[in-house]
Amino acid sequence: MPSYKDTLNLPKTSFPMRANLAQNEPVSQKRWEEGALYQRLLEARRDAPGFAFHDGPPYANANIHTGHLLNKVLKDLVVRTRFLFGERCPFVPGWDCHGLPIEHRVMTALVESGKAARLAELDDDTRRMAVRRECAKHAEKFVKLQATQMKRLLTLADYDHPYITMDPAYERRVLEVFADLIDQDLVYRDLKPVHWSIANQTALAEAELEYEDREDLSIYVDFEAVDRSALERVFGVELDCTPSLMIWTTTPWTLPANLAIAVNPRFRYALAEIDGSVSVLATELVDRVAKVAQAEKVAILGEADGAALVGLEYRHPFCDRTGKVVAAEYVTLEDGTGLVHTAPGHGDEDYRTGLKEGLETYCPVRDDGTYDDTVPEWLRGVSVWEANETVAERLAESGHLFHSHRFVHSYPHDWRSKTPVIFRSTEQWFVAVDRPTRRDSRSLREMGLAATAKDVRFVPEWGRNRMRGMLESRPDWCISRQRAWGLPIPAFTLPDGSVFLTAASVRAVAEAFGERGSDAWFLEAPARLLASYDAAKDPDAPAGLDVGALAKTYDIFDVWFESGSSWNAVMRARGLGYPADLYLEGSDQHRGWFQLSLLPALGATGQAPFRTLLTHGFIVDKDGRKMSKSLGNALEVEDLLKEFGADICRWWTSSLAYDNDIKLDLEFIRLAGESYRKVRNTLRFLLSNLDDFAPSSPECEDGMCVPLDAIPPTSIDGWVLGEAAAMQQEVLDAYRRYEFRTAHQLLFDFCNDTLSAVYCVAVKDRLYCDRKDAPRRRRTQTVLWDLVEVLARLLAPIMPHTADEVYQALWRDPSRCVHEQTVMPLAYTADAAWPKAMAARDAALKAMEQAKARGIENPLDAGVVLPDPDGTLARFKADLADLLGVSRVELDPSAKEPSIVDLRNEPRCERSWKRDGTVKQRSDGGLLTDRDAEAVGV
RNA sequence: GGGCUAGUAGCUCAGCUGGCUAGAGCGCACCCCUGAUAAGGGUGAGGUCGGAGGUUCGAGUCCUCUCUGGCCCA
Repeated sequence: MPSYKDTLNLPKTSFPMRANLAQNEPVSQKRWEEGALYQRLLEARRDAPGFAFHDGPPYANANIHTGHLLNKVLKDLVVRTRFLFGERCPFVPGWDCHGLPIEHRVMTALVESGKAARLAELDDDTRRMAVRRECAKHAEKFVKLQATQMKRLLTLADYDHPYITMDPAYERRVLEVFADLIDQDLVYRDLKPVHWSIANQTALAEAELEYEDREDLSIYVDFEAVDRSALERVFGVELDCTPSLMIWTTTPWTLPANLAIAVNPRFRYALAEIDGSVSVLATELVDRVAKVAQAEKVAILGEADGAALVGLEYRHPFCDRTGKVVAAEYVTLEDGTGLVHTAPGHGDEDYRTGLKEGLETYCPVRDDGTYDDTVPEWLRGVSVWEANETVAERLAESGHLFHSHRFVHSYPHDWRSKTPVIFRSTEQWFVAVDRPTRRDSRSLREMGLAATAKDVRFVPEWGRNRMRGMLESRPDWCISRQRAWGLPIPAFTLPDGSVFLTAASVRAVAEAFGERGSDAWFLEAPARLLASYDAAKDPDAPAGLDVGALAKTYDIFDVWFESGSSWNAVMRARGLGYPADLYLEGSDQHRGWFQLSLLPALGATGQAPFRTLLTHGFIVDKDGRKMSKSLGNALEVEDLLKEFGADICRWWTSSLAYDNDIKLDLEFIRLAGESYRKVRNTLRFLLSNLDDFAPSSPECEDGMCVPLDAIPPTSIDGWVLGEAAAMQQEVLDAYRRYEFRTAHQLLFDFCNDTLSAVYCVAVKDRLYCDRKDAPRRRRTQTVLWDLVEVLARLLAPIMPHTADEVYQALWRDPSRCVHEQTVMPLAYTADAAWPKAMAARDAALKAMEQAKARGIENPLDAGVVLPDPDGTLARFKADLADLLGVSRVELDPSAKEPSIVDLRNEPRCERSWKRDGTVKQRSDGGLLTDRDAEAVGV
């Protein structure tokens, strides 16, 4: 029996089944970098419509984690889809370099190596510069590291010219924004409590605190009410003495700064007689307080709501003033008396209450932890630690101390000196949220709420509500920090101690920083920093200003002010478009970068810096718990890349409903890998049947393509073209709406279902068995070619390496690059009755399954009779057998159900294995169908 | 404690303004192919839609409460 295998056109391709991504992706990466792909794409689109997409800067102090992977890949999907559309989408990656986390790490290293002690002996400028140099080195190292890691994710961006917040050019632009805000009258200076280290005479951030046990004095103090009759009214009783309001505190030293007493308006309060003294305290706490003080006799004289107490006046026990009762929701019944001693200069909540109630932020404690001269004489110059005892004694003597005892609690300590810290008010810089701007009298809050109401588009839409809620309630923005690693707030002091800072002086320093970097602040004298400043031209300059007599101050900007100015320092400075079309970050940035970019931009330009805000959720583990190193459920990006490669990680990313939390587990990436392989193998099948095919093109005139209008709409080729055209349109629409998941689904379904399960199976016979140059085979090959062209381009944004690998294999030309292509034009409409034909196919397959019971297990052993009552299916007759995978198909207008014909007794073609009714012995002795006989020429 | 957000088959997700026996893919089971072969094809089994109440002729879809997560605040 002759073997016909060698006469078949079996698939052949250089495109391997196994991707080997970990090894091959870096090769692609290198090829693109060496070919300056990013620059070439921009160049090719020089006159194309632009898309202004702005990168939010990650913090440069660690390896990238899976959150970065998600964020950067999503951004890259945006960039690459815009390029696919033919648009110009420059993308400048950025890094946030200043700030406490880096400084803290550097300081820790300096302390551990013993260098910190030596630094302490240097003068301020020199010491700060030494720290800054270390910090800069640290930041630089991680910028480089992260850039390498991000490139490995196959992201396309201007990595040769990133933006770095510590660059002089960047710093200059931040100061310009600051000057613009000053112009709008939005910047002011005021007191605000901060954690203060007495030992080091410096402000500390939360991260610099260590909590340790400490013994303190807990005291219950009676504040005498001013107006007895007012209390009588509130409690509905008559009294023969003036009662007190009882507060509790563990920091007696803050009592000199007491300006109010806070109550919770929702609680019940009692007028209680405890061992003879009459005081107000929360009803629920009367017994507990009495017990603590070991009181013997307790009687409730009356009760009232907290709300009724608001406004009552009391006399300070040792300062010559009165205070009022105010309402505060944060007052709890956890401990104390339900009446909270409030000193706006010495606590964060107290401070907020003070702002709300219009109280002074009064802080009588100096840098060194001693009282100033505004307190009673017996406390002046006394240290606060000593004052704890002194105050308690004094209160006892005057009869205001209800009870006191020593106790141990967890208390914040300075991480370096290990000494306890205090809360103390210092002068800070603020951006006002409610002050009218000079431009049009609208405040930042008003402008922000207006902009987020309709100008800005939110993806997902609920981000709007979330961000507006935050805008409604946010306090003024404290932009100053007392650290070394940052952009200095360029304020000076005059000889009389007053502060000098005007829009013009800031612009002058901006110029200096732009030239010499912000290190200049620590290296140069005020006169040099202000070299380009002309007081005569500055309407805000103080009279008789002597630049030579100025002294520098040493606050730096909150890092959010720097990253929040990137719309100016990057988008405007580089002419990339303002406002940006899109900002894309995690949903935590509604309060972070989004909001803190919005406020300065509104202040400086009157306009929101973005048109669309897209947010994604956070990566959690497979059980929905947050990922953290301490929980041990975090996955390393490096490991994922090594095991699966970037394209599979990107394929996974594109499959996500990124609105909310994203569950990540090795298993999920593995699953994504399996569907990736499905897509890959489908493409491989297409490619492997194009080995003998040359497309028609301007360069290749003897190409083998069949014109699209020569492809019958009722043919299987026509069907798949129609499906491909529709799929492409839907994918592009999804890309445009940032619905990558939908695109992923469409692409997968097309490869898996339309191609792999239906089309590829159906056209196998003709591809393998038709004569090589048979018109029908060339027609199908034409379609295969177009399918690869369409798919490679649509997949390119998601799997840049694989798509390019496909493209090179298609053209057999390593200089071809799919990323330089734009959307493949494809318009084709298949016959409208195709759904009917496909329904007939489904019914036939089910019938085939049942026929297995009769022993007809191989579809080629079967023929099918399909019901065709209205003659619709007759149009598709030519391809029906291939479509069902059977040897032949008959149509019967009177049939109701498809029926299976057993052909096992008919001769089987030795070449195509079909039993189509034309099989007979040929001149070479073989059993062949007419088609196969023609193909082998016998 | 507050604001926003999610909880649908083992897994990832669709289910628009409430309306036929709740869908898809993966995975799984069984079968076919051995000329896409560490591939390919077919058929099928899986869900009290987090829980409890309620509105309605009718609720996964609306309301209330509740549980479990996530982000941001306090």
